[in-house]
Amino acid sequence: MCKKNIPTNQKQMSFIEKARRAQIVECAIETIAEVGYTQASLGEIAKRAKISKGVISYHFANKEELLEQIAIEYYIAWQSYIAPRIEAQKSPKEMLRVYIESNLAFVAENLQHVFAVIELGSKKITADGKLQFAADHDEAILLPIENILALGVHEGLFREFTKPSARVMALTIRNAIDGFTMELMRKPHLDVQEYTRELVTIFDISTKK
Amino acid sequence: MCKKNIPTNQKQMSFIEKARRAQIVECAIETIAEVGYTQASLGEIAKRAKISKGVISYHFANKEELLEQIAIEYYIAWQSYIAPRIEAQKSPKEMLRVYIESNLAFVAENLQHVFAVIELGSKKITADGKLQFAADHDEAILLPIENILALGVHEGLFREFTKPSARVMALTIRNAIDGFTMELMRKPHLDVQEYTRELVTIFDISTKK
Amino acid sequence: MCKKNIPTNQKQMSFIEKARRAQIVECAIETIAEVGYTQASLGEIAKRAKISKGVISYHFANKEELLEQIAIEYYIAWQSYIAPRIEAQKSPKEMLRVYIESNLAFVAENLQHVFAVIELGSKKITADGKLQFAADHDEAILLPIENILALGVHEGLFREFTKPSARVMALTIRNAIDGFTMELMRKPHLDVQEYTRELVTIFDISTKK
Amino acid sequence: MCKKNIPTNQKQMSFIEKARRAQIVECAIETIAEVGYTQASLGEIAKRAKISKGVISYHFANKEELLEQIAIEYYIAWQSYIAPRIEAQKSPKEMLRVYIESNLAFVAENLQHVFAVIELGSKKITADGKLQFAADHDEAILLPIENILALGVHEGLFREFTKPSARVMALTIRNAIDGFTMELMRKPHLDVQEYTRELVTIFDISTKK
DNA sequence: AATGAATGAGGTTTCATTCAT
DNA sequence: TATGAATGAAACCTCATTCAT
Repeated sequence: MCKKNIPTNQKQMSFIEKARRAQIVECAIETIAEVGYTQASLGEIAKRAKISKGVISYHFANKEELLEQIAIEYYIAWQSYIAPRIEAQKSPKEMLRVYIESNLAFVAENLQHVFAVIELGSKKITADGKLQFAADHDEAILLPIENILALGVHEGLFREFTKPSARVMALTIRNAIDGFTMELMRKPHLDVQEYTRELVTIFDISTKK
Repeated sequence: MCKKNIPTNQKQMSFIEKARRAQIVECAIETIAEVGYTQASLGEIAKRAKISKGVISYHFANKEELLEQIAIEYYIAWQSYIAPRIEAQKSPKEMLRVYIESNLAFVAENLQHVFAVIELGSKKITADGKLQFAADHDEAILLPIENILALGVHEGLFREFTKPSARVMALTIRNAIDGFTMELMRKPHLDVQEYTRELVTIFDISTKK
Repeated sequence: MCKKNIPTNQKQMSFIEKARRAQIVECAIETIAEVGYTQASLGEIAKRAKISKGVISYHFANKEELLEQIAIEYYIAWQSYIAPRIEAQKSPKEMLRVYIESNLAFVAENLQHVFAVIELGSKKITADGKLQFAADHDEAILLPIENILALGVHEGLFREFTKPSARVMALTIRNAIDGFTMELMRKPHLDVQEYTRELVTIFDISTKK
Repeated sequence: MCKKNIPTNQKQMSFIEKARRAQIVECAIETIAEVGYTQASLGEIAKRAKISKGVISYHFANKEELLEQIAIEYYIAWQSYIAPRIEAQKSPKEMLRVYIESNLAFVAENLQHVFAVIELGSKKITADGKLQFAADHDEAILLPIENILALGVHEGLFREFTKPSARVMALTIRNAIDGFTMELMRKPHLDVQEYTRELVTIFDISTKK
């Protein structure tokens, strides 16, 4: 039905090929999470995957493609996780709560992956226009929040938000989630439930009429 | 109490030595801000400083020391900027407002420096835990907010905050500020005044009794 | 006399085997001609042949054997083309004319192949003298010219040529032909007829009594 | 007087810098001459120069720049050698003789260098327009011969040459010289004097009225 | 007979660091 | 103090070759 949504460089990939790529991406994520972006060389990734360096080059055109794949898979997984949960809600207030809850749950369940994407994210600025992905991505990630806010305002359930102030709110929520990721990396024993409850409270209060 | 926070190689440093180091740190900041952490090699920094690469190695034991110096100077500048402004306030509500306002003002005035520190922060994972500094740093930066919150609760002006929920609030505020930094890097024409006003509003509401 | 010039791995080769090898050699020639010797990797050749890299390794012991095959096929094709045309001539003067004419015609008709062989020729230096072939080859190619010159002198139709000076003449003619190949590669619209006429004139005059 | 003729990337180069570059270029030439273009890796060149690989990268932006330098130095040396010798001649006939003689002498005295340039030459075709140098170079090298021919025709000392036929003659002479280089590489004991005499004779006869 | 997958050596290049001057 | 020169490790990538299927 909604095929061909994906960029196109999908060509035809054998099952085994896809599995191998997935495995390598997996290892790349682990490696970035464990040793940091800077130290995550192809050699290091290969070592952890117990394969030769050449295998990575065999399956990915270059390092950039591998890293992009991390971001792409993240985005797909994220969207499949978040979207249905939000759509299941009726009121904007519930949507916002679920947005926060499901994002934090997603982070907790995919900590390394999310962390890796954040690590990559800041690199986008550097590149010479090549990694526009980052920016588009950010917009795509903010949009759902802005939509919820707009809906809430429209239904008279949220306090008034001008367009720019809705964006500030959206960014603040997004930053809270990404910041939570970093905190969870630093302190794996963090009480996620509690953290979630608190964030929900904060943004519930701060959007209330 | 707070001795030995600073590396120790403070020993005796001539005026000229200090000036040289400051100049190099300055250039390192600019370089990171402009080309990103990954591309900020000593060679690149030296080129921008119009000095030879060797000079950097002469004044800093190694690259790490230079990067740490960026964080140290940042922290000192930040504290000198923020602390007096907060101390000038009477009520926790005002303190919180001023904390947010002065932080955003500080970011806007020292955008490159703040950005550089954030860049460093996220790359700081090393196998041998060498860059513990960054983490300590984070604690030191959260403390003032937690103190304000505690005070506000104690005076009955803020809603109830348990210790962990105060921390979540503190992190959320901190993340909002750091996130603002990134947004300002991406969009230099951002209306800082407005953004500040919005953040103050958000956190004013969400701490209110 | 001229046995064992060919490597020996001729053994028994099935028809299909020979066809496959021919196809690969063909593609190797095209590849060298189009992307140059340096870029003509087995991968590139395989891609153009629309076969897998492994097939090449299956049919040829190694890359060197494939490249040698290019030279061998060239030599055979060249000889079959040139020899009968010369033998059909009566006088040395005519022979020389036909030698030049047919060589240039051969080049024009097999430009890529001739070019590939020249490319190989110049790269042929190896520490272990493995590609002696090329040198032998050159001798074999010079011989017909030297024979024509000797005949012409013997019949009193050409000016006197000592053995060494006949060799210089032969080399000069040969170099003119190979140089023509390069020029034709650079400028495909070259007027071959005219070029041929000029070369014939030059060497007709310069051998005349 | 005639400064600034050189491309511009000359900037300011210290004496020692120039010496080092010259030494490296020297070694690169030797290496190409001895092991062939294909095997002449930076590692191999460095090994022969008894320096670390990094030194080459320190003095040359990349391999291409090193190789170009070989061609540039060749061209300068060649021109300084040939031009005055030709200009000292009065008649076109003498000029042509001297052109051939001095070119062969130059080749014999700089055999490795000339050979290296020829090796490089054929590679130019490959690159994607980058190494236009080769083509320009060739034109620059043919021009003097064409000028001599034109002069000889104009003075009525040479037989008639149309523009295209003069070019064929020029190419033939040039090819004879380059071919001589290859032959001399293969057979270092070649009698250069004799070879020179023969070539002079050939082209003297073939240009005569 | 053919292929896709994997390997590992080797190539170019970058870079933090050292050192003689 | 400062510099340019040099180093060598390590990064990314290419490629001829091998092998199980």
